[in-house]
Amino acid sequence: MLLGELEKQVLEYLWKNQPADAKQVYSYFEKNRGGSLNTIQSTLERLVKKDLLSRVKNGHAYKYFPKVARQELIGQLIKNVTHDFVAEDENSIVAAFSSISSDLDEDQLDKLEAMIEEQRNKLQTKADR
Amino acid sequence: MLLGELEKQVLEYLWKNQPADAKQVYSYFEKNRGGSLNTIQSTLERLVKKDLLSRVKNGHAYKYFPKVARQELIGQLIKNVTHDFVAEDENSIVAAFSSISSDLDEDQLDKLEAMIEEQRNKLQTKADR
DNA sequence: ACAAAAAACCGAGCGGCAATCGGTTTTTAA
DNA sequence: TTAAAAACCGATTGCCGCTCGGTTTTTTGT
Repeated sequence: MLLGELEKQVLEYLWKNQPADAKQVYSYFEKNRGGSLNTIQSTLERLVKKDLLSRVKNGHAYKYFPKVARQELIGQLIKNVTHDFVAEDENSIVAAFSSISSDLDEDQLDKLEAMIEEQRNKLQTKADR
Repeated sequence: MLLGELEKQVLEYLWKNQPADAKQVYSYFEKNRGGSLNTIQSTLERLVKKDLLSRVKNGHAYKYFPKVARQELIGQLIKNVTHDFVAEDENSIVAAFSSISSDLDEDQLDKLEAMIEEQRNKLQTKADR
């Protein structure tokens, strides 16, 4: 899945201002970058079609809200970009990480390690059942 | 940076058959998917322009070879996809991995942990200097 | 040295997709 | 019921990967 620039920004906005209708979103972007309300609306629709947003009628207008959390989406995008490549060598997610690890500081390494422990526990309890 | 389907496949080929000229690449793809030699050539040129391949004249034809390793590129793509999003919250690379971690088995977790240790050591020796 | 073959190079066209916006229909509310 | 607001439709633009025909340049064999 490919995300356009405006789509990303709209998602960013909705993660912080949840939910919002087209007009609210528009009034935010109007200042930063101009454009018309219609542009925002079709962007929102595209995001709904991509299953990244949901919407419900609230009074007259739709209220939009993200269907996926930020980390979830980023994770999904990463999977896309790697999956496109790998298929056979299933370890390349890990390998890919090695090329990123050099950007991380100790704090981030700590968090990552904690995350690994957590995941290990999950696997363990699953094996116990 | 965006990679087309053929571009990815050509890269994949070159990582395994390094270096190769247009005709070699073509003779491989001719069987799998048809197309013309020219298509392969312009794909190679696009990849050179994207700085993912280098080429040198070898006799009459160019020899192409990858300028980046596979993991390097994957890492770069991941950075792109996350950077587009984050900018402020620099920890979201880590957070993103948490959303991927659920796909990893123990073996992969081991490797990841080893990599973290390695990176920790690098940071340590750097701090000692 | 020259002609034939091979490869590179150029440019045009197609298709898909995000962005943009004008105009029309539908819905809502006074 | 009618005026305003929002949704919906459809057309256009621009970008980019892919495709390929045709031309120019380079190489090679006689």
